[in-house]
Amino acid sequence: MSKTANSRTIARGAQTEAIKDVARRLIAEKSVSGLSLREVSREMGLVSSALYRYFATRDDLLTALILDAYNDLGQAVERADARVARADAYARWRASARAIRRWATNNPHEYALIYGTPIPGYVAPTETIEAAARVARVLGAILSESRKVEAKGAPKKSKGSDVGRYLELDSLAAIMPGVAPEGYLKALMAWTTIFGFLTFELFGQYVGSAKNLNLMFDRVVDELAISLNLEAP
Amino acid sequence: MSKTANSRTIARGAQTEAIKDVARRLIAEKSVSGLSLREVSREMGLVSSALYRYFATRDDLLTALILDAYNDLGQAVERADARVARADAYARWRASARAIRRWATNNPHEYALIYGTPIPGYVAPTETIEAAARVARVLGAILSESRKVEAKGAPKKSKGSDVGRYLELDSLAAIMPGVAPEGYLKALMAWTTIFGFLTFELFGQYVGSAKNLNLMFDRVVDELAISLNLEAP
DNA sequence: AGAATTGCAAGAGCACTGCTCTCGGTGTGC
DNA sequence: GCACACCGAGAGCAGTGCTCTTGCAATTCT
Repeated sequence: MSKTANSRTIARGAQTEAIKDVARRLIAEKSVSGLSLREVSREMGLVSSALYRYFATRDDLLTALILDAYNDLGQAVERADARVARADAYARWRASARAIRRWATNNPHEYALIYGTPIPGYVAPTETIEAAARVARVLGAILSESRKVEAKGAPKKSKGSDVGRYLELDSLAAIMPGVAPEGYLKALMAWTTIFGFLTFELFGQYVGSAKNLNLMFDRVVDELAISLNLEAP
Repeated sequence: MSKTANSRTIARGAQTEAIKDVARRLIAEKSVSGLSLREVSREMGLVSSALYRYFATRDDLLTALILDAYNDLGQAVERADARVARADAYARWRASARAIRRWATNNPHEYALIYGTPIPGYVAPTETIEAAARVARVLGAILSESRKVEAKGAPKKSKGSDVGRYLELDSLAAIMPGVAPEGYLKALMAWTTIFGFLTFELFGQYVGSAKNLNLMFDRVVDELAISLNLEAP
């Protein structure tokens, strides 16, 4: 078919990656709003119009960077989780949460790119929401494989849970299979708290109330672990 | 003194307000990054350079808008809290939380202005962190006036709490006097979860997992109330 | 192998931005 | 009444995203 690897298509791929690399560097140095196609082109010894051969618009370039950022974060969390004994749900949770924070503090501008204010006229293509789910999938797996153990507990006297009225049970069941729907809300809350923490930390809302964010984050992670019933084996 | 109200200074004040109003409208219609001084000036029948008599730079205008937004939100929450019986801590908490969300969903772009990605070279002047504390003060008061009731409970067997190592005890004590430092973390977590929720809602991170955010928010608020030990009188 | 097609970078140009500076007119305080 | 401070107009600078056309080089078809 057409997917032959002639020198032109590989050159194109390399050039595309080079553009993204330069853009990433500029974003890291300045910020996302300080990124300009002209500066990227200058940096590469190109004329600005040449970049449009690779990215039709500035937003397209940003979309590509967003996708990469999601995958980069997802991969970092996956690896952190993989380094811990599967059976130790608490250790996996803590390692994953710390990996998220480590990535965020090491790449604050890329974090802002994916979890900060959305780009004006930008609507996330389905690929990005797929990539965004990658880190959620790790956390979901931890819960799944933890909950199976105590699944034989009392079936809960629950006074008619109504989670189905406000949550997408199917999507959530796919991410954390085996977890009872009654647990979905706490899972989502924990997820929200982790990223809310990082957003507050990176965007400066904690100044004045916290002084050691490393320690505070660990304490938050522990509190969440308790509310999620995650304990060492 | 110099603060005489001659026609010029009042005209200046009015013009300043008019500029902010137009800017607010444009931000609401488009977004914060879509705000341009030239468009504001066009809208007002002025030449762009004239605006610089009132705001030395675009960021200065944004700072003024940020300040207004914080105060607007703070006032909305204060009023919501004031409408509920002081003794009913749970009702106060729920009313305040709902007021925050109502304001956020009604003014998404202004929410993004204060809780979204910070402006590039922007460092918040002390006035803004003062204004930012306004809503926190409401939540703190609710906790304070609730906790006093059960303060006579067992002094907690606490295995040497270390909150002082990572939290600014003095600032927090000023916001929620009477609350034991051991409760600070949960208070900060609840605050984080509320705004994390709104950030996720407004920035689109919940698409695919939630379908009724009104209901979900209320459930989250209830869960937080439990973790904060807030109960109806 | 030669011809046709396709991809690429260059350059000029458009409409826009934030911001600066200078220039007259006007209300203010002495 | 006068000097002063303020304000709006206008021109201009450097920068932006993006478009379009023009040659050149590499690939593909015949």
